Amino acid sequence: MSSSDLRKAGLKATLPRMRILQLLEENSQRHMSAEDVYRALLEAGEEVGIATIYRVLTQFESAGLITRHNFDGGHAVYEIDQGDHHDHMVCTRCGKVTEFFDETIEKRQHAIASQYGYDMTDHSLYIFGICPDCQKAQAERRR
Amino acid sequence: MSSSDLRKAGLKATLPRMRILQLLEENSQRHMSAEDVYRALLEAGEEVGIATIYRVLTQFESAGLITRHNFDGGHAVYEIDQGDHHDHMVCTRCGKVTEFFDETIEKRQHAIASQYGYDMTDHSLYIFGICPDCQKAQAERRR
DNA sequence: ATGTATGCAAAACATTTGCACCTGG
DNA sequence: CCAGGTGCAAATGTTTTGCATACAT
Repeated sequence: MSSSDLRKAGLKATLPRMRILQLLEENSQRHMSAEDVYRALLEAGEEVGIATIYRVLTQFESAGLITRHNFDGGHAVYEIDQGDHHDHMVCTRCGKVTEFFDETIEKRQHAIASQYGYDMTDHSLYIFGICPDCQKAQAERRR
Repeated sequence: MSSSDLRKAGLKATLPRMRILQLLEENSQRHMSAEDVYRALLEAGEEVGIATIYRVLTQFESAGLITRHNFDGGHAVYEIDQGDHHDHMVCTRCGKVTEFFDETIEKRQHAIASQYGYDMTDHSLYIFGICPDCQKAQAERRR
């Protein structure tokens, strides 16, 4: 149950917070912008202000419950943090996001940071490309 | 000379464009936001509108003359593309940017993309951390 | 000349903030 | 009850756009 997760993070278990956390947990899309969350809640008939969404998402991020990504400059997207670190591959056609993890890359990143004397706190790796589905669609259009 | 570079890219060699390109070529900082460019030109006594800066930077990016980065969500920064691909390490304290290149990581990225059937068009890797200088400063403050 | 580029100001977004009211513990 | 949370609307910061004027070729 999410209300205990919230209290564990030192946050009061309010209605908006529970709704937002629940949404991020259940959503199959997995990567949602503040606007996405807002619209999803509206459609579900929930009354939440957009300001609250931003505030809550920021708090969740600080609490380590979710992770923020800046795939493009336009807007941030958030995803539930389920303990497993992974990187992202983003389809530039349809926006689909695929997650992956590569031990070799992780190791090299740490090695490079320490080589330059950096105290590494975080890293982000995005591979941009065209996903198999969009390649197929493109091939058919060409026929 | 930059005017020929511009024409090669299919862009008229106008004064603002030459100034902006020159600035990006010469600037030691190497990673500038639109606002940075704007202020630098004002200080140099040049009359350029901020809208032109944005338009020109976007055109330069499309033309492949410069590369755009979204280190954080706030604002984009641009750097001259001198043919050598590299990734970035960003100090979260002072904002300093260190460039690096790692063959192993590059290879793994391609391997992963093709493993998932993606046609990779681009990728971005940022390592965030605290640079040696800021670590030192922090240690002194603690004394 | 003439199509393109620029400057200005207004618009468009994404996100943040001040403040009065409401709510969870 | 009361500290903290929320909603609203206004403010912010960045980037984009409409339009009349200026410029490169």
